[in-house]
Amino acid sequence: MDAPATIKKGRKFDAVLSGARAVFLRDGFEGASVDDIAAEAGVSKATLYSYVPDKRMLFQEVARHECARMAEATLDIVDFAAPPREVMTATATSLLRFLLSNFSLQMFRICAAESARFPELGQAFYESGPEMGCNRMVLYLKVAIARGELVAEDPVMMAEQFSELCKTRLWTRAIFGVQTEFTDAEIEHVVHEAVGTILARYGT
Amino acid sequence: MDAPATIKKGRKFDAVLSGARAVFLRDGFEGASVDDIAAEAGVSKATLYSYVPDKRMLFQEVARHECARMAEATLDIVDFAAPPREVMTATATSLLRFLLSNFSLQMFRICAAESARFPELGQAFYESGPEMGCNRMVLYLKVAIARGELVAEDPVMMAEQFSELCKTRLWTRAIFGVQTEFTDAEIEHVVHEAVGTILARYGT
DNA sequence: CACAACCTAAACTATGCAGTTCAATTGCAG
DNA sequence: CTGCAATTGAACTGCATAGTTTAGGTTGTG
Repeated sequence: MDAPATIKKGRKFDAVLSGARAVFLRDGFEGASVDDIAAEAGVSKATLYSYVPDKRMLFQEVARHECARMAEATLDIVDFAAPPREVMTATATSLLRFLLSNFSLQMFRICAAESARFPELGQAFYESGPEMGCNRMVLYLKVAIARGELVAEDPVMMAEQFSELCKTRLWTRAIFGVQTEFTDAEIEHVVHEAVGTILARYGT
Repeated sequence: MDAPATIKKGRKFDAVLSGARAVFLRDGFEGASVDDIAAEAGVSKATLYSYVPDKRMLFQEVARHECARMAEATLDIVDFAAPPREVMTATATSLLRFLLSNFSLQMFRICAAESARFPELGQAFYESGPEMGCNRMVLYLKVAIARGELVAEDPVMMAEQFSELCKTRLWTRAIFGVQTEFTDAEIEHVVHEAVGTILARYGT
């Protein structure tokens, strides 16, 4: 019976989680202090440590929780009856908006930085983030291919290229803090170009 | 006359720089201790601090130095006389190999993570990394467009989309530590698909 | 009310790290 | 050889943090 790195819940568990979310998002992983998190959550440090064995597990729990929320929220965007250009434009807009959000950027920074010495974290984030999003997209692509609206031998590659195209210019600038505000016009433009390129290759 | 955050050189400056490079690459920015760096460089901490005002500036100096080296090395890949498919395949292969290197990944992690609270760093890295690479690519693209081998109203957008396409699948997996070894076949495949997609849109 | 589980505040341990100081030493230039 | 500047090592300051402990307070439930 080794310590299984258990998460034990309790009355104020949710407060801890949302406090942790706020502080990690503001200060990053190394920058966040457990005292700050406890204060932000309105909870004593002892309580916090009765739920969670250490800081890392706390962050992992926050990440898991938020990814699940996100997955649920993004579930219903795709209209399987609609034609590719329309669906992909809508998806790209929604995806890009998410990718440019403070939450997503900071999450990416933390998970990328920590994944070098905390592999499970990167793994978990990849699977419940990029990979899951890709899988959902592939579902639609296969339908559209069957309908003859797209031609793609490898729909997974197509979906991955598409996600990547959405990150062009704006995301790259955002992740390095070169640009922090984005107009609707900028977003629309990048989306339009991404859809244009992907359909040039895979459209009919 | 405020302290201009000066870098003052000295006999062992290069040793410090290369020691810092090694330790930052191994441990990240927060994870690296200045004592370790001094030890790795075979130099006393006092000497180190006589060159560099603080840890951040030291890292920035390492980044600057390495980006310059990189820029020089990547200078001569493009053959301006060759046709697009050939040039872009060669460029993509070289770029992707670089992007998947330990150095590049770790550098990206650090710069992305620190850019939230150290904006100049993200800025500097973006300019001497992605932006510079993009500019170099655009030079070729314009030539090829003039020759009628490509059609692109916005060559900058094309270059940016192309870099992004190169990151498909492998880079995303690498940055999160999901995959750490990459075969030539995997790289060739991603490159081939990236070139295929970009030329479907912009080729003639 | 009584009781058990839960929570709190604050002090405490232990550690680690950035950056400084200074007397002693080294190495190079003239 | 002399003298000056660069370098050294090691101790030291000061701060910040992760995680623990303790003695006591709160809350909901039967």
